[in-house]
Amino acid sequence: MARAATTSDAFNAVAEPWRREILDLLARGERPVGDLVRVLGLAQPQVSKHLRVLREVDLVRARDNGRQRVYRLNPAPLKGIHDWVAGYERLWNERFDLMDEVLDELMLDESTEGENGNDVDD
Amino acid sequence: MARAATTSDAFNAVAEPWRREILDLLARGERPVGDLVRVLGLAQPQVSKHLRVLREVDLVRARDNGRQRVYRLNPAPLKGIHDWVAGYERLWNERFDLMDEVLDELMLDESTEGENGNDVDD
DNA sequence: TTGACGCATTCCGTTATCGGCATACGATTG
DNA sequence: CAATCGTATGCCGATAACGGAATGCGTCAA
Repeated sequence: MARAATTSDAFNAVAEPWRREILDLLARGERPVGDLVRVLGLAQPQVSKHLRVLREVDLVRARDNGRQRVYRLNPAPLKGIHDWVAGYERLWNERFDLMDEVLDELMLDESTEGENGNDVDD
Repeated sequence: MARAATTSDAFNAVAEPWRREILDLLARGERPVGDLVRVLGLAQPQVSKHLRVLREVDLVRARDNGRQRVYRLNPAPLKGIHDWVAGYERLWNERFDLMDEVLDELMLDESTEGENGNDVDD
């Protein structure tokens, strides 16, 4: 309904592959920026920018340690994403996707056999 | 490491609130485009465009029924998202986030008590 | 205090994204 | 056949996102 403030949303923050990778790294323990730069092989400003986005949605938090800033993961906002997808878990677990495949093939068969229209009603 | 083909990725497709809403609707059953237009209150072209993105990542599939195109959900690509977030589930369940909060406050307290710099060592 | 270090921020150019509008196109109806 | 319905696509303008390079700023060492 409402426009989404693009960047202030965990879904959006996580849509960036580098940001997911940063989260994956921080999941194994807190790290200063320089560490991330080295591991990821990105330029330092880009890493800082990604961290900024992650900070804005509260997916990471920072602590100053001398002249370095140590980031750590805050998994809480991921719960929202998890809850959303979890609602679909049932669907693929119960092989409804397989049923879809079968339906697809059935319809192909039928249309070559007898041109049978299917009506849908909701 | 590699650049992400922005739109050909389930994470990205799902980052759009309208697209999530479309998926939520289709989770309750297949629907023709016109239905979605009415329910969502969006202009028809926008709905078609969002459906196109969802189709490109195989989150929805279409079936022609006369002059209308009936869309249905294909939950399979969501599994990738689910698997990724599920890896973090342990983290918020075990109240590690709560521990973070406590740590934050401890550091605040210390710095107001005696202007004590906190040293951290890794 | 000066200089180096660690990180954040800014500016720039490019590309992607999104909504709005018009239009094209196949299927149906008359 | 022409007119209409249901959808998809193309074009436009505005805005956001991203990488790169330069720079700002606080902290530490000499």
